[in-house]
Amino acid sequence: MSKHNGASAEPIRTAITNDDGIDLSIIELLFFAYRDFTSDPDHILAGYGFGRAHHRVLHFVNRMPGLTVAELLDVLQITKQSLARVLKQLIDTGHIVQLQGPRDRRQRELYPTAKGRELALALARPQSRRIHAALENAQPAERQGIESFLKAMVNPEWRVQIDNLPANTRGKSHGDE
Amino acid sequence: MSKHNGASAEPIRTAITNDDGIDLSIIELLFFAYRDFTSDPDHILAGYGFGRAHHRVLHFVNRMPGLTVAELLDVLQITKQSLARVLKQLIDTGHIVQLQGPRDRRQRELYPTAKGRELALALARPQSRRIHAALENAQPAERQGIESFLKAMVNPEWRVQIDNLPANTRGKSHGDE
DNA sequence: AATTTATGTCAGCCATGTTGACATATTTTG
DNA sequence: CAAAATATGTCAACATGGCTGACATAAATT
Repeated sequence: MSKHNGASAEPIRTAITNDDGIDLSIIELLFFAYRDFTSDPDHILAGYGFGRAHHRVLHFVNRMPGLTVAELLDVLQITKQSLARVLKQLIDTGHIVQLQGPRDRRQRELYPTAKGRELALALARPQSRRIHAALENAQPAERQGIESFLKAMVNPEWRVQIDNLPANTRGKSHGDE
Repeated sequence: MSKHNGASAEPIRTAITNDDGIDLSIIELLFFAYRDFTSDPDHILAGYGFGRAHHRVLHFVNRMPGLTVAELLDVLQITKQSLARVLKQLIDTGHIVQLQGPRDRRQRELYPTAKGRELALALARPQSRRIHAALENAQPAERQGIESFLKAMVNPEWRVQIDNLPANTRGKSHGDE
């Protein structure tokens, strides 16, 4: 009560540290690493008038060509109204095309164009370079440990999303045909 | 030209894969891992009417008690107008207090209150638990490999931000006194 | 024929970032 | 001491990208 303001909540002058039983090192490393990891594509996107939302859509359409709008909503976990805005822009700018679903003509299958493919690769390239540099003097086992850790950080019920991506299923198309 | 629309950009039906020379595995693992990593505190914050912006402010004030507004802006890399809104809320709700700087009375040193400390720990705890679970059967060397990788993902010029945090400097206050 | 489903769209709200301009108190400088 | 620079606060306007709710359309299913 030697303090001077009416509310007079006492300031705590000591820092939270690892001694509090919290793994602060990795919490903060993830924060800073992810921030810089996303800064690469963010810069490129700004030049197109696009944002991170466009990046995510473009990425998954390139990774799962022919996926439907509903499937994309599942992966991104956003509402269709949110998707609509960025998807419309990507279609208007010729990065993505919609084809009527062959089985169910209500569905719209989403495919990248050559332009969309190029942009997706241009966005992924600096991220890949950063990863490559960060793994420069890493043993194969170390890389394996990092992948295992990151996958274990994902909620178990969503790990299928990762397993279903074509890089991990050796060229299998995402669809059921 | 068997397609039907005027723009008629050809759909690409193959997926981008690791064969394109891109490290898609880790790119996507980072995306999914970070999404779920942040979902824990996001849920708690929603109950307070707070967002991720509040989390970041609260976290660094708890990690560097007594830092000034300008220092916080440096760490967060946002504008003071952006900070003003969330900081005001955190002060109004009694999570953070401002003290006039002792050396320079223009400065406002930011400190957590007991309430703010508790919330910061409550937000960090599930993240720490998730990390702990993900490292369950990891060797110490594996953990070291993960930390090295994450740090190497950060832009070199900003790695000092990590080194200056008290967990990594063994209790040293961030200030110069 | 009626219902359900997949998609699109309109309108409005909220959170969090931005820029620019200006006010105030305080410190530093000439 | 007066002037300039600095630290902070605040006002206004704007952009992005989420959200909800409501409703329209076409196609598939019942």
